[in-house]
Formats: sequence, C-alpha cells, structure tokens
Amino acid sequence: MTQIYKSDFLNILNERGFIHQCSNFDALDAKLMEGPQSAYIGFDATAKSLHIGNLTGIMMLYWFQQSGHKAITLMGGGTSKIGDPSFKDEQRVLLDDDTINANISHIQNTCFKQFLNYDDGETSAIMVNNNDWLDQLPYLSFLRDYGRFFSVNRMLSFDSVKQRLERESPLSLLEFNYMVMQGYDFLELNRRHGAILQMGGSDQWGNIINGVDLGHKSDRVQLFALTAPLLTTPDGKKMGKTLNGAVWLNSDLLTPYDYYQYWRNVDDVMIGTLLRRFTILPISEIENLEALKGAEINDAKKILAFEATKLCHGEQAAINAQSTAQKTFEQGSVGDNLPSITINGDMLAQGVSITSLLKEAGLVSSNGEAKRLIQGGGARINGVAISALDHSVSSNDLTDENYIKISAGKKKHALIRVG
RNA sequence: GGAGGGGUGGUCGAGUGGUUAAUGGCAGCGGACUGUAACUCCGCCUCCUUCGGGAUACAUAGGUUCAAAUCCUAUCCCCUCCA
Repeated sequence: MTQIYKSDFLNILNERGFIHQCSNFDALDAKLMEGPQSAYIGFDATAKSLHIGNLTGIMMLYWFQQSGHKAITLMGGGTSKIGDPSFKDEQRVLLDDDTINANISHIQNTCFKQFLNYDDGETSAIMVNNNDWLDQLPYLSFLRDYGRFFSVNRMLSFDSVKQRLERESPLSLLEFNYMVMQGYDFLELNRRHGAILQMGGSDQWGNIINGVDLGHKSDRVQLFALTAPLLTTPDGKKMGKTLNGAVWLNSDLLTPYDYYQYWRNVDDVMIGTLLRRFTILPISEIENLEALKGAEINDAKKILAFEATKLCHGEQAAINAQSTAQKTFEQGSVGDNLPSITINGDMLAQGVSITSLLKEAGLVSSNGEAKRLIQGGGARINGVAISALDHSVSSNDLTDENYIKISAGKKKHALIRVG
C-alpha cells in the first residue's frame, strides 16, 4: 500500500476512502506521530438510536483508536436542543429535555460499545455530553469572552448557510448559533480532554472549522478538522433508507437480520466503497472482492453484509442472519431469524383471513395495504401467490415443520407458528 | 405597527365553485426481467367495508351555496418590504 502519510491513522483513512478535507494534513500527520492524541466526533441525540448515516463517523473513531489514540464520542445533548441547520431548508422540530436524555442513554448503552473500547487504559474511548457545559453558559459573558472571535461575515460565507440564505429560507438566530455552539464544544473538549481533532462528514466542515478558528484565537492552540466524503448512491441519493425508514444500529429498532439484508441489497457499484468503509477486512481482500463481475458480485455482498453485521451486532448475530438469509433466499426454506408471530391453534383450525395475518405479522399496516398487496400479486403463503382477497389460511397450510410462511413481496417474510 | 405574499396528500408542486380522494415529478410499495443488484416496463400509493358503499382530507374554527381545497368571516403560523 502506498504510504503517503507518516501516521498509520491517516494512511488507513486514506486507503479506505474516509478523507475529504483536512485543515492541515502535514501538521496533523506530524502531531499524530508524537504519540497518542484525542479526537472526537459529535453525534445527534434526536433519535433513540444511531443509524447508518452515523456509521462513517463511528468507523473513523474506530480506526483512530485502533491506531493507538483516544476516541471521544460527544453526544449532542445540548446542541440537539438547537438542531443543526446545515444544508437544511427548514427548521427542525425542537425536542424537549426528557426525550433528549432518554435518547442519549439509549444510544450510550448500545451502538458505541460494539465499535469502541471504553476500557483500554490510556486509549480508552470516552463519552461526553455537551449539555454539561452548554446548558450552563451565561449568555452575556459568553458573548464577551467568545462571541468576539466569531466573524459573522465569515459564518455567512459557509456553504451550509449560504444555500439557506440564497433560497431565502428562514434562518433563525437560534439555528445560526448552532455552529457557535459546535465551535465552542471543540474548545471545551480541548481544555477538558486535550482533543486536537474533530472529524465528521463533509457537511460538517463549516461547523468544525469554526472550532479550529476559535481554538486558535482564544487559546492559541492548533486544532484540526478532518472530514469524510458523504456517502451517496451513484444517482446522488442519500444512503441509508430501508423499508421502514432509517437503517438503525440498535437491534431493538432494526433486527440484525434486517440489518444484514440492508447490506446484502446495496447497489453493485457501491460494493468497493462500502467494504472499505464499513468492514475492517484487509485492503488486499477488498480489492479482490470488488474485482468480481456480474452475478459474482453477490459473493462480495454477502461478505459485506456479514462483516458489517458482525461489527455492529456481533459474530453470532451475523452468523444467524446469514444463515436465515441463505435458507430463505437460496434454499427456499426458512431461517430462525425471520420475524414470527404465534397464533392460537383453534383459531387457525377455523381459518384466518390472509389480510389479518399480513397485518399481524407486521408486513402491512392496514387492511387497504393488504388488499393492494394481494391485488398486486405480492402476497404469498408458503411461497404460493394468493390472489383472492378473502383467502383464508388454516391448519392445512401448516408445513411439516409446523409453521406457515407468509410473504409480502419477495424479500419480506414472516413465520406463523401455532401456540 | 403598516403594506403585500403564502399555508394542498411522505415530499416538491398543480388546481381558484361542481364527474377533484384532488394533475404531474420525486420518494415508497407490488409485479415482470435479473443476480435477493442496476436499468427498463407495468400496476399501486387516506382509512374502514358485509365490496353495494361509507368515513375522513387541501393550516384551524365557523359561514354562504344544491355543491367549496376553491367564495366570505375570524383565528393561528410563515415569508418579503416599510416603520
């Protein structure tokens, strides 16, 4: 591999496609060679789980720690009260404290612990919440101490707000302050934990640079910004949507099987990029995988899905998910990880309408949707398409293994068991 | 405070009294093709229904009318300009 940097960390990030912009490559590279450093990434607390969109940042911290440094995960408990306006056209709904706190504790206890080691001596990852300092800021003295370092002229020049202004979308003072808060976070984390680097997606560039400038002006410290390219599909769409919305990292919001399936179904042309970013396979192996052509790409996708699931949910969950997927799609049978519902044996003996079963199994959300699904030819019982709206499912449909497989389309399946 | 503009289904955006549950694009879902991909094509895309219909719906609440997303009144919210 080509070593264009001195530090392992930058070399790894470079070969894995994480580098978009850096405030000062050479100086950062040199700094990383001096010994363990601290870097952080901020995460939203607007939902009770992180999602695939946050995964790039998590992986950057992962490699940072693997390279012998200290990773800091900053939960935006304070900044979530404002809402990042970058590249958004509309103001976000404001969340109340209780919701934000609940979200943070939920995220803390799940997502990160899979990827980062919080008990690793000198390079233990740590988790902080910016509400701890932002909530206490005295307005007037804050303005006097730090407000003077922020140039409105400059802030207005950032693409993230320029776009909003050009479209004449409203930008409130509250939202405009988001980048001030984020900039101050950097300073605070430098003081508290010696953080010298803030990373993030390329949409965070403006916000991060504000912190770098503030560090220089206020404390005469050199801070660094490093951003990763945003992930988009070839046609420019954002990655990370699935049947039910976001691709969550928490298994209680998205099962490991569904998580596996998300990766299994990504666009062909993304395969190399995704393997680099979201698996920890050696680059040489990734190069072999992305050289595959045509239907062979499926092999690469299976590996991507397996490795990504393993990182997020553990090896056993990945094995289970893979096995279920294989049985379901390659052998036409069923796997343990399919969602399942239990139904009373007597009721089943009398026959249950397919519509209500589809609803029960969570495959559709209303009778109307079930009806449309059936009319569209997408409803199946044990793999056989059902065309009658009033079709009744009964004990006769039970297979030898004592279940009924019900499907909505070719990819969504559920099992009905008798209980 | 004054003047003007605007709030339509997940989203963008038509529609200015009547076959309008509301054109079209995007997103989404299903089908065909295929490799559990992409492309393309076709269908669907408020809810309930005994499948005859019914109930809700165009910021909110009233009103005019046989009939309103479309007209009137009040209220709320947003934007622009002026003070």
